[in-house]
Amino acid sequence: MQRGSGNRVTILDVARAAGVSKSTVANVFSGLPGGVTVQEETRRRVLEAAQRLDYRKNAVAAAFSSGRTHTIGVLLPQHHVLATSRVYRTYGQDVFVAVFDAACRANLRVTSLPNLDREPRVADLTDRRVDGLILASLRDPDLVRAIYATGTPCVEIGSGFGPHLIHPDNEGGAALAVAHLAGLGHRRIAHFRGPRGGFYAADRRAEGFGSACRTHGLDPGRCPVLDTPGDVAEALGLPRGDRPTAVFAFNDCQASDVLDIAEERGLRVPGDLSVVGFDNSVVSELTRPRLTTIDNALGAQADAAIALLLSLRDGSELPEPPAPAPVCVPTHLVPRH
Amino acid sequence: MQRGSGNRVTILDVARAAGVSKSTVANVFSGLPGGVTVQEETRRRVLEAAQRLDYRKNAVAAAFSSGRTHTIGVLLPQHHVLATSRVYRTYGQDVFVAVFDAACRANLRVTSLPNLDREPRVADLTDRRVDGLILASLRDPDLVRAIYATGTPCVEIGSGFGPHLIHPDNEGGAALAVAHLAGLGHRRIAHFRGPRGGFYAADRRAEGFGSACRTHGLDPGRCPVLDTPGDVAEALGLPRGDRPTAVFAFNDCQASDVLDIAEERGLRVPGDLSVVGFDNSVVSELTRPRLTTIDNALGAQADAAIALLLSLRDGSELPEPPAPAPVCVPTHLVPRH
DNA sequence: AGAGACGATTGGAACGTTCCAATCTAAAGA
DNA sequence: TCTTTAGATTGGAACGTTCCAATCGTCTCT
Repeated sequence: MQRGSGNRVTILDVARAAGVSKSTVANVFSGLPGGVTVQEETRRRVLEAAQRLDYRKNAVAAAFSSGRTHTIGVLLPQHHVLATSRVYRTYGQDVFVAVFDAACRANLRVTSLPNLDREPRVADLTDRRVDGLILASLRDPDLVRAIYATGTPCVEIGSGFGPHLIHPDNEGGAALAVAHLAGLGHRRIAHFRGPRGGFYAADRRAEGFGSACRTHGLDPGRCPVLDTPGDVAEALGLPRGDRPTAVFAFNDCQASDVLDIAEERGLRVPGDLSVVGFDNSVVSELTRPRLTTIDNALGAQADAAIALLLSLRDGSELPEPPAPAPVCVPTHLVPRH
Repeated sequence: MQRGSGNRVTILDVARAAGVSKSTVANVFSGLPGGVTVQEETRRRVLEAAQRLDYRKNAVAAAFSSGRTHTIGVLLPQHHVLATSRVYRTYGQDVFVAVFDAACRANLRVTSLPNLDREPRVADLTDRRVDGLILASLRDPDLVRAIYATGTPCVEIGSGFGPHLIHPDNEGGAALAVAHLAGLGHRRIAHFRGPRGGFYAADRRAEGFGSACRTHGLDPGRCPVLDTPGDVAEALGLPRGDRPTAVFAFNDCQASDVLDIAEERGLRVPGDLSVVGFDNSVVSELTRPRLTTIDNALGAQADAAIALLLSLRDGSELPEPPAPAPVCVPTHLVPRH
């Protein structure tokens, strides 16, 4: 009884059984580097022997030797993982699921990394020798810079600060929302914007909101941008004539908050107030009434992120630097506008 | 320019810099197997050199050599990952998050595994040489048996078929729900049960429901067990006198379905109908009205699962065979019963 | 002072791949 | 027939740890 791996079948056992060298077996099982080929007959013999012995490649040994783990790390920000409200966690979970799916399709594993509750953990990321990192809307620019500095390929998804950012078409989505609401006849549309302080997605959506209002000839004075739930409560408390009749929220969670506030104020949705969210998250399927929302094409974002990551890993940085956004798909849900 | 890992600082570089052998450095950085100790002065020198050179242990190499990856795999069942309704996915995500947190606390990494859409993938699990597996409510007994057969330590969480199962106190939870409803004066309580076919949690909760009804002296004929949404719709369509006035659902998702059906039937909740869910998932926080639900203590389950897994890995199977359940915490949410 | 014990340190052999350079074979061209 | 060439196969050196057995001091006890 020896070391960790138990007494498993190795490449050498297969080689002996098939009457070839271990290198040949390796050639059969690994993607043939360069122009190396294996004769059909030999390959068959090796495969047969491997099957008979129930050989399974030791992925850890392979990773050690090649330096490729075929594993990527996903880093969710504190405020998504540990948000006081579990509702706010859903975005992080959606990102994780989307990345997970995309990674599976690209034949990669995903490993979760320790929550970055303290600085020194940054180094832990690279210890695992992952092939790359996906950062989901981290908010701390210094942290992001530190991670880029480790040299591990990394891609930000949603929002970010570095050169490799995948994001949905925020302006376009905001424009769709405004167009939808304007199409319903609304002239007083408020935007409950996301956090300030250089938060990419929040800024882009607010920008998109502003220019869409202009496009639709709405009076800017009647289309306020609201920063906090308090602002929203105040706006919805105004007399009928001054009150916004529609709110475009930064995301579905904030939209859900708007619904709560509307309920408190005795406003009926969609009767007295229309609400549009962003993300098309599970939250939008659970609120009553269900939310009209802008799909953030998270699946497409994840695919793009994985593709970019792989190209970074393989040294062939994609031509397009801050890869442009996947399209933004509008969805129409239950509210009977 | 050589192989994968780039030209990083190794244990050998540190040894040279500190003027000791690599074994000493290894002793400093690895948990000192057996009684091996390192002198304080030597340790200091090594640590200092490591810091100066910015040495980081290569986790892959360590895993390769020791056979310990310090990583566990989490396997979510198809029906949770790919459920048509995203609402039904939330349970799987909650399990994942809970396990993730528990693993972090135990200083373990979590890796996601390929979805088991086809049989051969079972072998993939062991290729990664994970220290153990956590299976979340898999439904296919043959699959579970096959996984146990690989020899990799594994623990089922929620529901399962094998010897290592962590589960909430299903009977107790059902009893709490019935007690709560009976306490509100309900005499006709229906149970919208989970899937049949040996599904552990569903059977236990239905059992607990039955015996709790008996305990509270309820007429079994008036406390039907409903299998499908169709059954629920039918029961809620009965005339006032025959209709159940309360439903205890298998989980929050099914409870949410009950809310939908009640709305269709024009029943007001909680006015005409009381609904209690199970899990205390995010779903129960998003429905209107918010759901009274039974907390499944997922965090405690995950902790127990990790603990059991580690003890299995280290060969010291816990005394208690099918580890008993963590307590079941009832929560009272928004509906104003 | 010598024996024994024990703690600290060390060298070297694993671990199972990947990757490279070298060799071997057979077919094609002269 | 003798080269040349390209493809197929091979041996061996990495990769950076862990783990074990052996060695080296130092201290204690007789």
